[in-house]
Amino acid sequence: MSGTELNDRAQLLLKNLVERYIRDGQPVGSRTLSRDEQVALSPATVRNVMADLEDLGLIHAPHTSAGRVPTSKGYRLFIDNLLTIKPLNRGTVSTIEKQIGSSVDSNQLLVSASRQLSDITSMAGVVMLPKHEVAALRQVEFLPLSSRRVLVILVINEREVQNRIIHTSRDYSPAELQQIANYLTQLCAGQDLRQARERLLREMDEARATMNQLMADAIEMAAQAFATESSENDYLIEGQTNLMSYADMGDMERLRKLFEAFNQKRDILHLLDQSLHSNGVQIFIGEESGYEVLGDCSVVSAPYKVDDKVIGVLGVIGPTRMAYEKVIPIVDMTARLLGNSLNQLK
Amino acid sequence: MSGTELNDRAQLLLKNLVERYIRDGQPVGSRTLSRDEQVALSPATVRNVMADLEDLGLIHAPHTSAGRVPTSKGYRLFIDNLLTIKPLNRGTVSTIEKQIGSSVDSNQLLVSASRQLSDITSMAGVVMLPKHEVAALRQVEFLPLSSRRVLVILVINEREVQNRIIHTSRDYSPAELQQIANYLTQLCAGQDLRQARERLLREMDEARATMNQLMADAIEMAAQAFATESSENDYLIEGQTNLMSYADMGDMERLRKLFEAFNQKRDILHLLDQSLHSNGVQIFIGEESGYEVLGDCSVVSAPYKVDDKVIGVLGVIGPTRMAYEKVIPIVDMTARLLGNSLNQLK
DNA sequence: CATTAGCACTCGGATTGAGTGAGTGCTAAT
DNA sequence: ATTAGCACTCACTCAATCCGAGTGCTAATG
Repeated sequence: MSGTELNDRAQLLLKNLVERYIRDGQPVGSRTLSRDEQVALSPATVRNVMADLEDLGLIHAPHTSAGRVPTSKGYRLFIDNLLTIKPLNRGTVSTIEKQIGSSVDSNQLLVSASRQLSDITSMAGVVMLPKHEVAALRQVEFLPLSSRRVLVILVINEREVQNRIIHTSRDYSPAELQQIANYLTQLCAGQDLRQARERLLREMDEARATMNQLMADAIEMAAQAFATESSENDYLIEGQTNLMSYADMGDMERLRKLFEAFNQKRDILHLLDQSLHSNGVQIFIGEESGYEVLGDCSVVSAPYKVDDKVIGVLGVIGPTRMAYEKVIPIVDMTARLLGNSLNQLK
Repeated sequence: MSGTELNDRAQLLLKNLVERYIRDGQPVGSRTLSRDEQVALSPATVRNVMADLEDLGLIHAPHTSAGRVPTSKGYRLFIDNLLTIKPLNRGTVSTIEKQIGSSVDSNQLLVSASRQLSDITSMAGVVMLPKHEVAALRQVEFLPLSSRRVLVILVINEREVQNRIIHTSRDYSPAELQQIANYLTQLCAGQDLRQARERLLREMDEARATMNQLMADAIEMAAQAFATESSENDYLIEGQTNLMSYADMGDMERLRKLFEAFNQKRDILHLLDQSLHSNGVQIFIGEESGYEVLGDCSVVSAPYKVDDKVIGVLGVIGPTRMAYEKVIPIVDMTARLLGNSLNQLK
């Protein structure tokens, strides 16, 4: 057992052990394993193998006379090599399809996707908001509010609307604002928000002398309005409360930290970002994720695509001890269905 | 002790008992109370009085030989008659002022208000979204999306912007849409959304024969677009996780139900609605609220006003055993400050 | 007559110790 | 290589016990 390869017997035992542990939540001992039909071995032999597995860091005994429990490394090996994925139940697919299909706008779509994930798996479902790599500006509207405050409406990508309020250095009449908006719309339509902003700033520097005051004002305002606030960098989460039912989530304090991480969003977002360039379902087990708060959680994630281009990630978060063989296909399928639906909406 | 009035001594003892219990979280016994300087009585006497208080249902012993704990009724009497409210700490006021004052749009304002409430009290802070009793339509814009889907932008009340997507029976050209939007803007500007909708529908019935097709289409669309989705019926909540630190919140299951109620929003909203017509701080203690999930929670709420008109409610939710004398002025002050700030933004 | 001292009693919580059972590692036999 | 046997470990459960805080009642007291 030189560390690199596990013989068949060891693999079989590990597989059985992990499956049992996931099912019952109890450390599993040699007797239990040896009673299994597929394992035609005496407890003693099983013990020997288990000792080896423990040396390899795949399983571990919570205390001297308890059974063994998989470590993260054990889960990893199990998932990568031993897991037999359950084909998706017919009904489940159509449930997801129906729910997701009935959404009319893209936001509703994302909400129902995360809700589906959470409902079906009884864990927490997350859906990252889609990244529009092309943020093509379509139209700019200005509306005067009270003194020196102007509402800016940006229509982006045929679909998305952003509202911002900017402060101006003097009051403008509705007519002036209209004029400025038209000027900007015409100037920037079809361009990326970031690029448009940079180009405008350059232009202002170069042509400062020649342009009229209103144009200068317009560009000034645009610079403010286009400040790319990243509403993109965000996600939806549903069913957090499901996690409160799992005993293995440890004490209240851990759970609290976890929930705070959900609110903070930063860490979770970084984690999801890592799946952005993966090709299919990806799994982070416990501390593997690199985030303390996710200590005894696993994250099963998958990128979703529109036009064969990955634009976001979705997944579920739950206890390490979860039914991977069911969760993986669910996440996979949901990602596909979400992609399809987004495509149709486009 | 005929039930209606408590003599001074009994009141003093109740006051002390509640204060002590709130401070220490332990049932308080006769010895402890008699040791208090203000109470110059022997434990035995205290016991007699406590027996009376228990008969009145104001306090209650968790078990034979524990001290006494206030009941909801006891808390109620304490709060209504015995509580000496702490004047607000100077620093606290300016903290709230600073935080709230630095918000530029109304939504940010509400967020920072609820965050302040939660931060300062270490409980959960809620802020109901303001009810705009006058939802005066200001401008309507239509933008064509892909086939038969149209983005509607409604600007309401100088400040608020709503985006909706409607489905049309055929494709319209941008020019047509522009025309329709202009027509509607001109027709409905300044009117309440609901009224406008009704009037339009009536008009359509009456003048169906005489109007041209485009007008008819316009009204048809407006009917769809104005469908008053009540984004009003909602609230923000911050610092839910704070509640997880309180031991008295009972077991995980209760807490889970509570969190689900926060997500559901319905019950909490009903409760807050009740404060909408109260004049100042209102307090719901435990089961008083009528909602099972709030079993061992209290809600301290206050309406906030713009132009002397109540438009919303804010408050905190925490364990029944909270420092009311501090929380009450905080909620009160935050409501005032939020009102002021909203006024300035207007 | 209100207050208090004294006393017997109750009950929850912490501590202890024995018993149980699932599990282990090691060794010797197969 | 596998297995049977054995001594050992250790968490968990349960009952017994003790302790202390608190109570209600009664009789004494100013």
